[in-house]
Amino acid sequence: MARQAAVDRKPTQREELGIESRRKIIDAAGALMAERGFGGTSIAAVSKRSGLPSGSIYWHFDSKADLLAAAVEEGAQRWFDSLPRLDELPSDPVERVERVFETTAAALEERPQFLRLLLLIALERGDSDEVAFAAIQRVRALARERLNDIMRATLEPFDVPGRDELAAQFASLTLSIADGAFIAHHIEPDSTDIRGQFDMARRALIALARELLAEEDA
Amino acid sequence: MARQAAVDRKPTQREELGIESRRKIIDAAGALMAERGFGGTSIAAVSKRSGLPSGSIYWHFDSKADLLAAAVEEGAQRWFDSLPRLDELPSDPVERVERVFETTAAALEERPQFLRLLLLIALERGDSDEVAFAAIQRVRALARERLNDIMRATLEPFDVPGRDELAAQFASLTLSIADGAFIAHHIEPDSTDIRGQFDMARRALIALARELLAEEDA
Amino acid sequence: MARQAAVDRKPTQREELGIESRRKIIDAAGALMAERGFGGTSIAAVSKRSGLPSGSIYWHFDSKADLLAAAVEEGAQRWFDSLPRLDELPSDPVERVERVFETTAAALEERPQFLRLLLLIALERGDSDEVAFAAIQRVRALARERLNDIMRATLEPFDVPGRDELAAQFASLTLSIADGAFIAHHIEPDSTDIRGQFDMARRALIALARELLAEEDA
Amino acid sequence: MARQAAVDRKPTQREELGIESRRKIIDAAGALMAERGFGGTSIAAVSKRSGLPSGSIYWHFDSKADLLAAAVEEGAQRWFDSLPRLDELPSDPVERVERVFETTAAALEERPQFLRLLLLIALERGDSDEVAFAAIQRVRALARERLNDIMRATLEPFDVPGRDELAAQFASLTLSIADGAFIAHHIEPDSTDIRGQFDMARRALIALARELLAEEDA
DNA sequence: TATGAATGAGCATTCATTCAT
DNA sequence: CATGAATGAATGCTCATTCAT
Repeated sequence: MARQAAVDRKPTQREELGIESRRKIIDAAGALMAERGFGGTSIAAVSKRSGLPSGSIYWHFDSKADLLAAAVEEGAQRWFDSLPRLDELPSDPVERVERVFETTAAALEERPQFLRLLLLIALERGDSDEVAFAAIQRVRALARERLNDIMRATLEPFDVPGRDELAAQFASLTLSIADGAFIAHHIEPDSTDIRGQFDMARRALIALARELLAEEDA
Repeated sequence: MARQAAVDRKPTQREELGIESRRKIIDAAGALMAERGFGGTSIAAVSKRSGLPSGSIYWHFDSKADLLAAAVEEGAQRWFDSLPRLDELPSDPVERVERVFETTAAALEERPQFLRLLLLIALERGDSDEVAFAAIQRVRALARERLNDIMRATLEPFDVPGRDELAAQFASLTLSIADGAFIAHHIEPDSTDIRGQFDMARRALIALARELLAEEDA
Repeated sequence: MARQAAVDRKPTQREELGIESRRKIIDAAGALMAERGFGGTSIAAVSKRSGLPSGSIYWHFDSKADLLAAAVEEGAQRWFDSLPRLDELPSDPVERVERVFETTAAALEERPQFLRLLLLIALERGDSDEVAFAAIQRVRALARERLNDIMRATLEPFDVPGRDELAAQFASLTLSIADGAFIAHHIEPDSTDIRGQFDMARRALIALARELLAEEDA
Repeated sequence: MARQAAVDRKPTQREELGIESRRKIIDAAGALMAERGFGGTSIAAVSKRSGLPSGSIYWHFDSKADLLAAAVEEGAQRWFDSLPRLDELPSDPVERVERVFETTAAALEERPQFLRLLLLIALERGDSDEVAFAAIQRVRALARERLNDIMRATLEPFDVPGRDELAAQFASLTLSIADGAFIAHHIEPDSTDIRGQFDMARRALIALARELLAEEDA
């Protein structure tokens, strides 16, 4: 078993090699599982793709499920790192929403692998992937929180009743649209316009907010 | 070879027994593949769940992929049969939309198995499931067409420019929301309100349509 | 899994082939495990020795431990069948003891495989062989019972106190000598005289019985 | 290569650490092999039990078989050290036999591990354990010799013909009873009385000696 | 139609062993 | 001396598939 030292010392040359191997394995596993699912991905395939013998995979990870969990976690980290941080966003609420939708759609289009892995594992529901499923829930909770913040900021100028609740609903709906659009893109790649769907959703939600505000005024 | 074309004569007792076996196998396979994916479902498991020996499975189907395709097709048939036919829908456009959203959400909640199978297979993209993937595309094309009709009917009173195009976009978005809400329900069953999301989407889209109409008038 | 039909019908030609395969596998496994122990015997080795592919082994048996249990049970059956039945023994007690010692020693010398398997498994004490261990205990209980009967019959003419208790102790000791002599024969085959040990044990026990009787008389 | 010959100088701190590691490894290996046999004991298990990485095991020993041999040899040494030396035994022959039986039975009961290892390896007869088997034969030869001495001393007062030959047979039988009783204790721990068996064997042998003497007199 | 049996490739995992540091 | 990492063969077992009856 690969005991990762919690100690703070420089890794030896050998240990660095180990870290590199670990990375190669995770990358290969993540890619393959995103393509074929957990059950459809064999350790032999990961070994082939990563270039390391299967024995080495089991030196770094205790089991196939463990490897899946690591791949999900690692992917989540990279995904979050690729999103703009809140303080990098424009302060104007409308611009802010636009920027978030824009960057999220871009991330979906450019690095679809991780999202596919997420959805696949979430739907597969085998027996041995509880750790991975927990990681998925964590990822989504984080994403939802971020969307929530943005929606709240956006609805600020609209003085509608139950504004925070409304923001949460907007966030949930947006998350669903992201997942749905991604899947549509997968099944009908030619006729699916991810950005178009996001755009329309944004316009519709704002229209709804305006309408609610007008009702309130009346 | 299995399935001989459905000749038009009464099936003998023997043949009826065969039909029953076929049904049992498809049911078992559909349920298992929806749980564990194609790769994660073994013929042995289907044999156990259906109660028929694996040899019998190979009498009815040429291969595992063939069985998957049949399960998808069969599920699609049942799914469509469970939806209300167009002529059963109310003629008032608003009521009609409401009814469609209502019945679709109900179908998602009550018989989630088939949709899970659909999404799972669509995301898995192995090598051997082209037939199944084609079936999935057919199913979605039909669903989209139906949604299209409804959206067109709904937008009829709104005399916005590019109305048909708009209806198509509304249909696509709704399909995405259906998929996305279903997935959300899978990952966070407790905090996901499928009907709530549908409801909000409906209201937002109508608000958008109204706004577009108002812009036009101005 | 090989469902053995409890039904009383003639086995088909195919089923007979299956029974033959099962026998081949058990024979190979019994021989190998007696040579190398349970842990040291691989399914691949059993496959090679039996001439059947490993998949077939798992059609007939659920696991390696299951196979071991079957081999022990089968060996026990054959072993017992090879021993003379009580009613075949001479009625004269001394002759009877002699005959039993004689036939048991002969069985040990001629078919040592099963006893080796028994002792090996008994000493190995892994985790997965509870069924086999239970079988071993059953075998020994039977053997002890048989020896007990004989010892009781033998001590009948000696009117010593606690005769039955004494017979049981004689039986236990004889069982131990059988095991011990067998092991000695294994480690030092050239200098070990199994029959000689049995002979001496018999004489010593009879001498002891006589002495006890004499003490009683005094 | 490992073990350099024990040069006569104080071991450095480093070397002492090495000796300690060696001891830990041997202890772990001995215990595990006594439980699961040679084939059933993995280097990984020895590593875990001893707390030293598998690489270190291979620094101290050339191979797994080498480690087994060392464990057997080491166990034999300790076993012999635990037995009373001849000059510590009482001079009265009867007392002497009693003491020997007593101490041997005690050793069997208190430190059964080594004997189990011995018997297990003796029965297993793999390919790679010739060194260990030779060690076992040496151990038994020593044990037999010791028993021989004692039996000869014990039979001294009995002036029977072929006394030395008889002593050797008594020794062999006693050894067998030791092994057999130990095994019985293993299989039926609750109903086996090791000391009782030894006691009865002792009485029976003495009775036989007396009888032979009486015959001679007659 | 149905099924018991077989088959060999493939599965996840562990093995004994090596080696650079 | 010690150890983290690697390696590829072997492990027990399951797989999709075939086939005689």
